[in-house]
Amino acid sequence: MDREQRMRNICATIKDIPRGSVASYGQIAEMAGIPRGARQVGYTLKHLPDGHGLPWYRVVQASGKIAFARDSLQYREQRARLAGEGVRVLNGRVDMQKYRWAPALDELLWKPTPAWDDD
DNA sequence: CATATGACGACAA
DNA sequence: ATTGTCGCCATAT
Repeated sequence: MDREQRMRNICATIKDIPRGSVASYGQIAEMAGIPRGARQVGYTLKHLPDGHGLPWYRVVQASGKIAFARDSLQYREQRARLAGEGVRVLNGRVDMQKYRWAPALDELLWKPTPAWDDD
């Protein structure tokens, strides 16, 4: 898998994070088919061209902590954007138990597929 | 080829 | 809860 492919997968995955939820760098990496690629996700996000339109602010550390320094502009913007869609950020972190993106669960709740009912 | 760098993560004190 | 260490891995120098 080359650089281009990785970047596309990462972006595609981030683009799918639903409003009101967040995902960790490692989670995105894994979902994008890049185990242990958390740092690659961070690298990709950092070097995205302006106007990419990706919901970058829905990506936080596995602990729920926002990756930017508390005094940075980026931190403030991320917090504001998350708050804007109902994601509570307390002391620089979101409650992962509550907001972590669980794709499989989303499907079950919003678009039940009989695929897993039996076999 | 050798080192340094990170929007990371898991774990031990 | 915090902090430090170490592992990880694509890029940059």
